[in-house]
Amino acid sequence: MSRRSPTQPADQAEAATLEDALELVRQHGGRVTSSRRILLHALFASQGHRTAEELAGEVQAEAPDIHLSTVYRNLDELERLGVVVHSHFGHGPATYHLASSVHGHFVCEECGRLTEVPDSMFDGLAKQARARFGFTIDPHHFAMLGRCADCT
Amino acid sequence: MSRRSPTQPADQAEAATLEDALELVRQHGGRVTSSRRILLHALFASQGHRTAEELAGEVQAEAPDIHLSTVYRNLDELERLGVVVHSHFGHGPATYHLASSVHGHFVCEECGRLTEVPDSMFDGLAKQARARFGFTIDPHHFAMLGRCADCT
DNA sequence: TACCTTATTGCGAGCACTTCGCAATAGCCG
DNA sequence: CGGCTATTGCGAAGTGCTCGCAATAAGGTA
Repeated sequence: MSRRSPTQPADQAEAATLEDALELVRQHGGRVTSSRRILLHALFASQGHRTAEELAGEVQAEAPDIHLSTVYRNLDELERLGVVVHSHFGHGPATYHLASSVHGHFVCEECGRLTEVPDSMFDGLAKQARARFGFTIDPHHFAMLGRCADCT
Repeated sequence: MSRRSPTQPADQAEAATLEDALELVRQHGGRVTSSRRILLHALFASQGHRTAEELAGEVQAEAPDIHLSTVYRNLDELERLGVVVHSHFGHGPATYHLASSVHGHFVCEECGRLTEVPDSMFDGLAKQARARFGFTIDPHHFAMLGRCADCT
């Protein structure tokens, strides 16, 4: 169904550092290439949410030849390994960030403002979903839309 | 922000029938064209979730010349009028359905199974979101991903 | 009924985001 | 150092949706 993560997000080593992440890559038969190192550097450098294109920009500041498609492929790979995660805040490009800092997202439909919310906010829903449907929610992939305080 | 609904979803006349919907169109200076009539007919014929392409197929069974882009334009218009709503269940095309039957969606990341859930399931979350962030959630646009009972 | 204004349509081109195929390159193992 | 194969750059292709434009047709008016 989901086009990403054809395999399970691997054993959650929860890569806490760039070197941890590269170690994970190695453990899975992957190679440590400079594009991967630079991409991870960019990801670890800031906890922000960035699109593939933005990340490519940062990577290219370091090594101009690294192609956007390489960035996409590396992000896919890192997602399979459980190092990064992508989410959707609306129409438009997906945004990527480190899996170690997952959280929910509220996005205002009017002004676009993004609010990061603790996972605990979804505890009640998770409980009900499990009780009534046996469904285990993962509240990270899609943002919860609505209206922020200012726009209400 | 959202590329759809440049104007607000209009006065909620909550079109309950095809004729109500056409009346709404008329009231807003729109014209009742056969493509609109046929599209609405398809939408009212089944409460299912369908992509623009699927709807175009149904419409074209009736009137083969109606172009996909016309279907998109009509869906946009009907969405602006508050007659239909679209939501995203994962990567891939959006799905459309009548606004009168809005509800939340749980989608299994593994098998793709869709579970329709009552809005009340989100009441707790809505309350917390409002209390802690002043944020008013709208739990319809994006599905809540996770694992269904069978895949857990 | 004929006419006029303007919303709507068919059509193809275009766009945004992402994926793919392929030959060339480069990690990592022995 | 050599060889195996993962990875890369590159351009093309794919998907889902939007747009511009000239032609058409709704629905009001006379």
